[in-house]
Amino acid sequence: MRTVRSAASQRTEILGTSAHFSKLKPREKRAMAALTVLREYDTGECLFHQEQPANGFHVIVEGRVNVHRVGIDGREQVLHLMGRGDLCGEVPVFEGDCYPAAAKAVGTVRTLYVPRDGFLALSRKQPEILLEILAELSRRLRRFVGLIDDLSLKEVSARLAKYLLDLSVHAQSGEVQLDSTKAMLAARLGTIAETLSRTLKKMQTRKIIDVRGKRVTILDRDALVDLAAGMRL
Amino acid sequence: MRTVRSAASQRTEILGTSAHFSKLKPREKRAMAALTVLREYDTGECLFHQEQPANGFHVIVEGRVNVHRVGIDGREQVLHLMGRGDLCGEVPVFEGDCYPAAAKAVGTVRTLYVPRDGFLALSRKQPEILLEILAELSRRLRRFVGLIDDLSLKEVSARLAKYLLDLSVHAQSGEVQLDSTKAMLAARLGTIAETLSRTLKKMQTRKIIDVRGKRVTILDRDALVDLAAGMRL
DNA sequence: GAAACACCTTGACTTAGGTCAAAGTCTGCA
DNA sequence: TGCAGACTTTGACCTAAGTCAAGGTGTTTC
Repeated sequence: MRTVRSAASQRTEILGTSAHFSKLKPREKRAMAALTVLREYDTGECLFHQEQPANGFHVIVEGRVNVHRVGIDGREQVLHLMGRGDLCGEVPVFEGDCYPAAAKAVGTVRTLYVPRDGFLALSRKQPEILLEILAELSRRLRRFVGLIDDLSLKEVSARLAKYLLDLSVHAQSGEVQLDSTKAMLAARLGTIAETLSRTLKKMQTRKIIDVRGKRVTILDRDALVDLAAGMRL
Repeated sequence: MRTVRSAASQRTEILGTSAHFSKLKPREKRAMAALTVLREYDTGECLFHQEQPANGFHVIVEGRVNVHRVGIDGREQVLHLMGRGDLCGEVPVFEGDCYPAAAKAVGTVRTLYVPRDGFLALSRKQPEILLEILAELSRRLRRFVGLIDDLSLKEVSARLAKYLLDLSVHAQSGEVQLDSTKAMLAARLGTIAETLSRTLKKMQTRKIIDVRGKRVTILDRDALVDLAAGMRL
């Protein structure tokens, strides 16, 4: 981790690009930016470890961050893959003192680090920030609920189908681009690379999708919908 | 569901018993209580269904509430088992419009129902409430992270061991009382009654615990710790 | 006290998906 | 251009845990 020297005005501008803080009044935005430090992390470097004591949180400026849990056997469960503008590690600001999960840089990552105490003081004057963060945590709870019922109630093929359908909403054509390595996607779906590989293969054999490296073409959307709804592959 | 006629003063008093609202000043507590309605639900009755539009949330006054997701095959994953003073269904107050999960009464349940709009208006004048709720949502995120890594990274015996150890922290003796039916505990651990039954049996055979109905005596705490840490049963 | 019910256990069977090991395939860098 | 290293695929194998079906236990009710 490197601390990057930066002008307060630059940090204010960066804050404005985050969905959560762009609504702040210019004055408050400057006040908050004054608290922050610009940091840089190399690929694979940890922003924080799970159970590590925390003094603040990150706003991601650039690059992607893999937030995950590591099990006893070393396997990883990806919880989020976060990008520019996202908040990261804000849970211990409000409750407990440690990060519940670990976060590592995927590629070079720059963040604004926001120290807890300054932030809490500011937020009391500006409750709108709190509503904003409540919305973000609520969204995250919703996502976790989805992940929990996927993991406990569905098979890998259903999770993968759902994932592909989600991706294809953004890409309007039937062609989607996987945004991480397959091993990482597997960890996100709560499985391992081998199983993911076999599942993709099976879907390809059934002419549901076509896989070319990270490019996946959806050939039979209805079949994917059925799979996501629990039909057996 | 029945709406129970109640005096505003009674509702104010009830609010005071919730960990989250007891810190409100008397004036605010009264203002908030004025918004609420006292409701009553019978055993098994739903407070709300998953994906149902929401206009407010509940503060549990009496009885227990099972918050869960239902999978396609009808299997349930319990997310929380909530009791007196807990908040329930507050996510859609801040984000989205629907409840992410379903909630049903275990036994007769009474709640104070708090309508969203009134609550949001009040909270703007009283940001401390928001910090309180942020803490609660953070706690819940933490719990979910735990559940997610249990489900994705651990086997049933590890989850059960961890659960028993958690329970035994409160009960200082080595004897713990299961607080729900075994089927429900199974759903909480992300499994089914049969598997839970077999796992308990195996632990009993290995002289790790002794099971008498809902009474479980921990005979070998170290073995439980090992199991929770991933050792095979 | 016996019928009715809910809850729990057990057995036999099946299967999704994990492990291990080996062999491809890709990509960038010298 | 070709080697190194990181990804990915494939095969053989194994096991945790789910399904189905039956029977046991315990408790409330008349």
